[in-house]
Amino acid sequence: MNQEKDITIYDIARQLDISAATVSRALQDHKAVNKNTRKKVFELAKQLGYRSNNFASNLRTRHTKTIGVIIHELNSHFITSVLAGIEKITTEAKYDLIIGHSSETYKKEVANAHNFFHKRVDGLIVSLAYDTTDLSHFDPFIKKYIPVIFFDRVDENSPGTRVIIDNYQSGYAATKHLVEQGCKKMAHVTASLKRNVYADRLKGYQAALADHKIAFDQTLLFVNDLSEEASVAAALEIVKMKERPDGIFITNDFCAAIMMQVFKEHGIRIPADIAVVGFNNDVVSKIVTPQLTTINYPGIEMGEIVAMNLINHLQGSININLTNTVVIKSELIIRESSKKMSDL
Amino acid sequence: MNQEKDITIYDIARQLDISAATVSRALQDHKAVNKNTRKKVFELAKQLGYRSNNFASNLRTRHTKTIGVIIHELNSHFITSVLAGIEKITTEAKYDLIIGHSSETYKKEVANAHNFFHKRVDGLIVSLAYDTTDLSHFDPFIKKYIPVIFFDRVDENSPGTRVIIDNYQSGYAATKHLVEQGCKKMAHVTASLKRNVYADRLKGYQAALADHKIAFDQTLLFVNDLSEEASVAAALEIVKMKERPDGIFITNDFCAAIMMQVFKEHGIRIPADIAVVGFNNDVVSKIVTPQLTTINYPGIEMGEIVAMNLINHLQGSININLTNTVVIKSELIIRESSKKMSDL
DNA sequence: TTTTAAATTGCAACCGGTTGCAGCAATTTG
DNA sequence: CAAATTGCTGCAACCGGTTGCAATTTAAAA
Repeated sequence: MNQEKDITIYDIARQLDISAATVSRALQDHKAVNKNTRKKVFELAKQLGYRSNNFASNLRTRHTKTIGVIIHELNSHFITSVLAGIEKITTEAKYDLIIGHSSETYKKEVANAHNFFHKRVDGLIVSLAYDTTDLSHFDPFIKKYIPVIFFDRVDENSPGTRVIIDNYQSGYAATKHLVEQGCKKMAHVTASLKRNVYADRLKGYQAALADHKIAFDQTLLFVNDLSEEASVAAALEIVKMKERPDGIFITNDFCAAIMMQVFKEHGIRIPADIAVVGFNNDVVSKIVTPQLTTINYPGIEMGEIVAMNLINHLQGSININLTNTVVIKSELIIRESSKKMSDL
Repeated sequence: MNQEKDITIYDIARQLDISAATVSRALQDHKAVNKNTRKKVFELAKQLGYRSNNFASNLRTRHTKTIGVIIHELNSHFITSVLAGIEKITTEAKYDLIIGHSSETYKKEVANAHNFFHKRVDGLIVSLAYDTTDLSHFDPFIKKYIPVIFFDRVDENSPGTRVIIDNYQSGYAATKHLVEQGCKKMAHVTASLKRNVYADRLKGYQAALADHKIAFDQTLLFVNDLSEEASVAAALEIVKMKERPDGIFITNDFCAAIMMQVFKEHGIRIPADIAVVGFNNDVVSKIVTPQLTTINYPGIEMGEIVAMNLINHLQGSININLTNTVVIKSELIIRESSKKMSDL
C-alpha cells in the first residue's frame, strides 16, 4: 500500500525558496502577501496537485467549516427539497455539509448527534425523530456554543431558533376546504400528538370545526404511526362505521394514498362518498387516482432560511439564541380527491 | 463566543501524574498499558468529559475512519435501503459515513468527489449520476490507493469492484412474464442507454423477445429521462398509436405510475388493454391502481455487500482491485397491473 | 543471587497548517 | 535628510494525539 507522498506547503516553500508561512498566507489570499509571490504559489500548488490538509488546519483553527444536518428520514420529497435549499446556501458560504438520518428513531438521532459532535461540526441543523422527547443529546453543543437550529419537527423546549410551517393554519385550511365542499362529518388521521407538527394540525382542524359549528367527535380522530399497516387498519375502521364520515383530512400523503386504496376496494367513491385531503404534496399525491388534494410547503425555501440563519449566526451577524420561531407559509393544493362541488 | 476549553490527553496525564503517551495508549486499549492505569485513565476521561480530537489523530495516523458515499439521488426506497445496509456494516466496523448526493448530475458528482477527496475519506462508494461518462474525477483516489467501489449504476471502464443486480435477467424476466400473460406486442420505456442498468435491461428485453420469436420493433422503444413530463409524453405517443402495444415494460416505477395515469385518462384499461410491468418496487408501485407488477431487488443486502467488500479491503483481508463484479439476484413481483390471465 | 525476559512507562519527534510578532526594505511624510 | 509608515517575509510556537525507541521496574529463570 505504498501511497504517494502528499504535497505540503513545505514542498511548495522549498521549491520557491520562501517560508511555509508565506505559502500558507498566499493560499489564504492573505493581503500581506505580494501579488507575484501569491501567483507563483498558486501556480506551483496547482502544478504539484497540492491539497491542503484539513486536519492540520482544523487542528489549529479549531473550526471545521462543516455543518451537520440530522433529519428524521430521507424518503420524502419535502426533505430532499429542504436539503437542496440548505445545500445551496451552505455551498455559497463555502461550508461543507454532512447529513445523518435518524430513520425516525431517537436512538439513531442520538448516535448522529454524538457523531457530529465528535466530528466537531461548526453548527447543527435538526429535524427531530418521531419518538424524541428528551433533548439532552444536544446539550454538549449548547455548552460549547455550537449553534443548533431546528426545523419542521421541533420541540417547545428546544433552545435557539426554530423554523416551521404554519401547521395550525394548514390544518385549519384543509378542514375549512372540506366544509366548503359540503362535508358535514370529517375525520382526521394523524400521528403522535407529542410532535408539534401533528398537534398543531389537530388544533387547526378543531378550530375550523368550531368556527363552522361542528362538534369535535373523538371517534373521528385516528392517531397512529402512519405506517402502511396502520393506514390500512384506520381505513378499515372507517369502512366498518355505520355512519361514515363524508370527508377526511389525513396528515400524510402516503397514508392518504393507502387509505384511498382501501376505500376504493370497498366501493367507497372518492370524493363523492368521502372527500380526502392529504399533507406534504409528495409525488404520490399526483399519482393516486383521483389525484390528491394536499398541503404544499416550500421545502427549498425552508432549507434556505434555516441555512441562512445558521450561517449568519456563525459569521456573527445575528445571534440565533435571540431570535426564536420563523413560520413559513404553506398552501392548499386542490385536486380531484376533494372536489364535491363542481367548479362549473 | 467564549468556548470552554477542551479536555486533552495532557489534562488527563497531568491529573494522573503520568505521561500523555500512556494516556493515549490507554485510550486505545493498547496492550502495553497496565490494567489499573488504563482503568484510571478511562474513569478520569469519562469524568472530565474528554472527547478525542479527531484532527490531531487523523493528522498523525493519516486515515480518517470515514467512508464517503456518493449516490445519484436520495428519493427512492431502493437507495435508502442500500444506505441502511451500508450503515449497518460500517457502524459495526466503527467507520463513519458521509453521504453526498449528486441529484443525477455529473457536476455535483464531481463536486462531491472533490469534497470527499479533500475530506480524505478512507474509501468511497459510488452510484454514478445519470449523465456521467467521464470518470476522471475518481483518478485522485486511484492514485492514492483509496479504494472506490461502484454499485448499481456502474461503468464498464470503472476500476475495481462493482456490485450490481442482474439487469439483463430482470429485463428478460419482465418481458417473459408479459409474453406469458399473452402479450404479443410489447413496448419498452427506458432511460439513457449509456448507463449499464438501462442498456442491460434492454438487452434482456430483446433476448426475451427473440426467444419467443417476436421481432424487436424500434418504434416500441422509448428512451427518455423518466421525468414526469417525459413519461406523459411517452404515454401520449402510445395512446395515439394506431396499433397499440398490449404490454409494456417500464424501467422505473414512478414513470410507470405516471404513464398508467395517462392511459386511464384515455380509457385504456390496465391490464386488459395493456399489461404494465415497472421496475424498483418503489412505494408507488403499491399505491397506484391497479397495483404495479415490478422488479424488486434487495437494497439492504446490496448495501451490506458493498460495504463489506470495502471494509474487508481496508482491513487488508481482500483486495478490491482483483475481484470485479458481484451480481445480486432480483425478483419479479407480480401484481394486478400485468395479470391478463386469470389465476383461477 | 545473578541473569534474562517481560511488563510498563516516558521521551521526543512528528503529522501539516496557522499566526503573533519581529525584522527588514521600500516608500511617504515632516 | 531623518523619521515614520507601509509592505512583505520569516521565525517559531502551537494545535492534540501517536508511536518508535530507550529506560526502568518487576517477575521469572538459571
